[in-house]
Parts: sequence; C-alpha cells; structure tokens
Amino acid sequence: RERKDRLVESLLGRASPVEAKYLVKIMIGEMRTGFQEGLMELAVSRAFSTPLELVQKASMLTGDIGEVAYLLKEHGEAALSKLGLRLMRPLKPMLAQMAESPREAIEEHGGETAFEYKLDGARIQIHKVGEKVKVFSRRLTDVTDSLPEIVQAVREGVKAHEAVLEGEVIAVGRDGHPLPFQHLMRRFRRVYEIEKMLREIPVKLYLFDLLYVDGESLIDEPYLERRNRLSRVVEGIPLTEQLVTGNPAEAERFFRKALEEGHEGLMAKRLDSPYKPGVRGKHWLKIKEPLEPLDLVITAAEYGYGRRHGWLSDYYLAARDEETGEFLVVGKTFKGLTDQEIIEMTERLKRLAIMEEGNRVVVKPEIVVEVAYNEIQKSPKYKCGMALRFARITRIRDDKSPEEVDTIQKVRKIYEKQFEKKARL
DNA sequence: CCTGTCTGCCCC
DNA sequence: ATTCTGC
DNA sequence: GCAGAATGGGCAGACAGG
Repeated sequence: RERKDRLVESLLGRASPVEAKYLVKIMIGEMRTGFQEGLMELAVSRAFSTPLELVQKASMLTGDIGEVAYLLKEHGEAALSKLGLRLMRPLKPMLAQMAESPREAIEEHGGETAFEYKLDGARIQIHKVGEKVKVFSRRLTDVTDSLPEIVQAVREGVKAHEAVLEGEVIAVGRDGHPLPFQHLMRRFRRVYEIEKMLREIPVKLYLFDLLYVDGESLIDEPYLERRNRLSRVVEGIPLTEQLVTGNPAEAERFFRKALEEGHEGLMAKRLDSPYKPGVRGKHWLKIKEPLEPLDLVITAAEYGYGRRHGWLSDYYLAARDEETGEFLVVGKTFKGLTDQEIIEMTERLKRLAIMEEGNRVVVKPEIVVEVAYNEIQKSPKYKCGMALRFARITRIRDDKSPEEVDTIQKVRKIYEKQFEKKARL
C-alpha cells in the first residue's frame, strides 16, 4: 500500500498538470474511451487483413477475441475457417430481445412459436465429455465447483458421451417452488463453504437447449430439432416447460400459468431458428410482466457522469410510512426519463435542494413519480429492509402531492404477496 | 480474527 | 438487468 | 434496427485496518 502511494506520488510529481489529469482518470477508470468488443473485432480484421465476418464468427465461437487474434497471428486465416464448436471451451450465449405480450411474439415469429417458461435464475452452459463436466456462466466464467449437484445430475441424466447443453439454474424451496433470485446468488459463484450452503439452499437445473452431441454440432440446426434431440438425450433432468402454439389466447394462459407458479415469464423461440452465439436478435423473445406500479416521491438525487455530466440523473425513491409520516427510500433509478426530462427535472430539484453532500443533493420531498419494477427484494441497504429490483420511472405524477404517495405498508404487503407464488427460506 | 469498504471480462 | 439516444 | 452509454440491487471475495 505504502509502496503504491509512493509510486503514484512520484508519477504525478513528474507529470504536467494535463498529464496528471489523464493519469488520474485512467487510474480511477474514468477515461470513457468507449472501446468495446465490436471495435476490437474490426481492429483485428484490419490488422490481419481478414474479412470482418470471419473474425466475428470466430469471436462468437471462441467467446474470446484475444484468442482469435492469437490464432490469426500464429496460424493465419485458415485456422479461423476450420474453427468449430469446441468441447470444454464455452461459446457466447444466444440472447433475446424484449416483447410486450405472447400475441406480439406469435406475430413476430410468423404465426406460430415455441413458448418456454422463463425462470428467474442464472443461465449456464454445460460441457460434458464422459464423466468430465464443466459448467460456465453467462459471461463464460467457470462455475463448476460451485454447483456439485448440477454436475452430478448431468453425469447421471445426460445419455451421451459428449454434449454441450444450456439451461437455467434456480434456487428451490422444500416444496419445489422457486426461491427468490437473491438466494441463488448465495450459491452461484461461491468458492468457500460450498458443502455447507449446499444443504441450506438447494439449486435445480432446467435444460432448454442442446448445441452439440457426440461429435455433431447442432448450432445450425433449427430450434425444434435441437429441442427434440435434447429431450431424447436426457433422462431425469427436467426441461423448461414448453408450449408450441399460434393461438394467442392459449399462449396468454400459458404466460399466466408461468407467473402463477412464481416464474419470471416466458421466452418465445422461433421454430426454425439456428443457435446464434452472442447475438441478441428477434429469434428469441422474452416476455415479462412488472408488478403493480408504485407512486413514490423523490427525496434526493445524484449528478451523472459522461453524457449526463451536470444533470441530476439518478433519483432516490421513497414511500411514506403511515405510522411516522417519514419518507423511506425503497430504491434508486436513472431509467425512464428522456434527456429533455432529465434537464427539466434537474432544474426543479435544484430549487427544492435542502443540502448538498458530494455528488448528492437532498431535496424537499415534493416530486412524485410512477415507478415500475419487477420484484421487491429483501435489502440490507435500506432502512425499511426492502428494495425494488429494476426500478424505472414510467410517468411524472404532477397531479399527486407527496402526501398521496404509496405507503411503506403497501410496499411490504406487495413484498409479502410474492411468497404466495414463491418459496421462502 | 473481525469489520468495513471496494470490485466484478459478476449475476440479474 | 432496463431504458434512451444517435447512427 | 442496432450498438453504446448510463447506471440499479445483491452477492462472494479480496483487501485494508484495527
């Protein structure tokens, strides 16, 4: 630590003021140069005079642009064209776009589609070669050691020597009902005391895709074929509940049933779609439903960074305690307002300012907003012990006074109601 | 050893 | 994760 | 239509300090 301090001190001492400014920006991660993987693929393509499409395809398959560059340098373009799906090396997961309703998904997919329950857990990709099993997270981290019972289930239930499968892990209660997402996270990337938590929080695997089986890549096969092959290759591991239909009313009932059983919603998968690693397209759609909206009051705000510099763009949202009259924070959001609305909100909040401390401005509780969210979580962070998950502003309620915002008692009631569908620890 | 704070090609 | 914006 | 920017809650783990 002391050595670090001295090094930084001497570095800054030798820098000019402008140099010092950018050195500090680099050190605290505020350069915002916006150089992400898309640009890196373009750079690799140009550097080795290789077609961009080839680089992108290789990047999808390996999930590692660094490795693509290495392969090109060492073995040239031919190595990339030969590249296929490789066992024990994860590929990037295919991603979904949002849809508003089952009906919209049916229309988007040309009259008929496959709906699957969307479970509120963590996406995993499983590679199996004989008794050897590896489990990868969505960002391709190896999480095998955290999930011994999943590994065991795959060894026993996947009737193929080699396989690459995808599924969702969720935490389940004693009755088999899903536990809230936050309990799963106590297991998911755990390294220590795995055995102890194994008993406290059981996890369960639901499979939904098969990308490779015994020497054969299935990623270019249509969804229905992959799903059929999956159902034939596993025994004793559940697949996500599925319904193929073009009937909007039937699809809507399936959606309600998924929600009623405590799940997040539905996925809709185009029947003839190949598996496109790393692509967020319309072949897969996700359909969720927010809980009933809350009217909350803004009690504080923070200045934004980057393109939101100088604007109060992040808002503390509070409900009223009907016993004490106090406003209690239940979450924070920066989502839902347009740039223009943020500018106007900044002006209004500045006029209501009571106190400034650092980046935060505490304001007189006066501005009421309607807020959508997907779950109420148990929170160690807020005094009321609850927090909104995925909170976003849906409307500014200038017709409502702060006395009329929803109460903390109502928030607690909605929190409790979630356990009619979900299990409790 | 215990506690508080910060970080994560983190999970959502 | 969700949302808005610029291309 | 798409990528990019801006940032939420919560968790385990790493690290600093006492």
